[in-house]
Parts: sequence; structure tokens; C-alpha cells
Amino acid sequence: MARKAVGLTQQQLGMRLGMDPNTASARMNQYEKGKHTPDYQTMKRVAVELGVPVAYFYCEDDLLAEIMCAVAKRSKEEQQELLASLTKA
Amino acid sequence: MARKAVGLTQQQLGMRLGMDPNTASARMNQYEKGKHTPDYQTMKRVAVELGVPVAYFYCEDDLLAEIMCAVAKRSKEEQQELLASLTKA
DNA sequence: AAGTGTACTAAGGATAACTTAGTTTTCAAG
DNA sequence: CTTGAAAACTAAGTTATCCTTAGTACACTT
Repeated sequence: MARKAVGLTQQQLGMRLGMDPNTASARMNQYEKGKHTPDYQTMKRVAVELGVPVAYFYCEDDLLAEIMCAVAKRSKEEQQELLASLTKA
Repeated sequence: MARKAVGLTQQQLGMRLGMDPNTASARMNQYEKGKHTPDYQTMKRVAVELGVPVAYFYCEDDLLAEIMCAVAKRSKEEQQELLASLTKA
């Protein structure tokens, strides 16, 4: 979903991460289909490329993932306020 | 730091994750020292054992990590409301 | 100084990822 | 509908990484 939102093919995304064009397609597909797991450095580059916090990919449920994306877009000040309101009540 | 806060040795934590007692010490040490990286299933069990969402370990900055912990403790209904308020304005 | 518990490490066997070489699916144009 | 090309996807072998073994090093108490 995050990849398509940016309008990239699996191969294109892989190439932007620095993968060999010959292997980018297979590798990215294996990741998306859950056949294999990328290492953390690769995951971080994916996050940067797609404009989401890397933790997005490790969220258990979609709701928490969406919230995190929304929170990450806010300023540090707004995040501080949010944290305060969450820990208070 | 998180492990010691709970008062567990490397071996004890590993055993609580379901590791063989004979290998728990070496494996956990390799993870903590950064020699090797645990797979995602193991990481999830660590999260459960330490009482944080697994994405917590993948947060780039501490503020986002804290917010996520606080959000994860709220009900699904409250999370829905939060997401709505974040995506609205 | 010795004993005990904890932390840590090298090396080889076990396991999972990466590369290769494709096939299958999707979808727009004719 | 059929074709063609782009995109998605996959099996199998090679390569890279982790897990296990076996043990050493460190910290702390007696």
C-alpha cells in the first residue's frame, strides 16, 4: 500500500534502495509476499523512500500503523502535547 | 537497559522467549551486542515479555516511541477517535 | 584467592536470504 | 476477444547469516 501510494513498481523501489536492477524485482516481491525478510538497514531505506516511519512496517495492527504515520507528520511540539494528553488521563 | 529494568539475565530472558536453556545465553548476548539480528517472531516475543508494542524497538526517535506505547495502551475506540482527530485538521 | 553467576566470543553446522532464470498475471491498445 | 508488454511473482541453487557448541573472560562475594 505504501509503495503504490508513491507510484513505484517493486523493481523501481528496489533500485532506489540501491539494489542491482537484475535482482530488485525478485527481492522486493519476496519481501512484499512475506517469502523472505529484509535486514533492518534495507527496511530503513524503504521507510525513507516511501515517507513513513520505519516502525510503520512493524506495527501489529493497521490502526496503530495509521496513527503512527499521522503522528509522525506532526511537529515535535504537537507530538509533545499529544504525549502529555495521553499520559495524563 | 529494558532487560535489566525487569531484572532478568540474558539467559533468563532468552528462556522466557522459548529458547533452549543451553543456547539462550549466547543468542541473547549476540543480539544485545549487535553481533546478530533476531528474526521478527523472536522480536515480538521480546516485546510481549517487556510489555511494549513490537514497533517500539524500531522507532527512530524516543518521542514517537513513547507516544506509541501510550497509544497502544488505549482502547480501539479511543484509537479510532485519535486517528480521526489527527487526519482531520 | 577461589568459587559462582553472568557476560561474552570463535567456529562450524544449520538456516534463511539473494541471485538466476524464468512463468504467470495484469491491463491497455488494436 | 487477442495481443503485447509491463508488472508481479516463483522455484531452485548459491551465498550469506544465524544458531549451536564449547568454552573463555569478567564481576562480585566469601
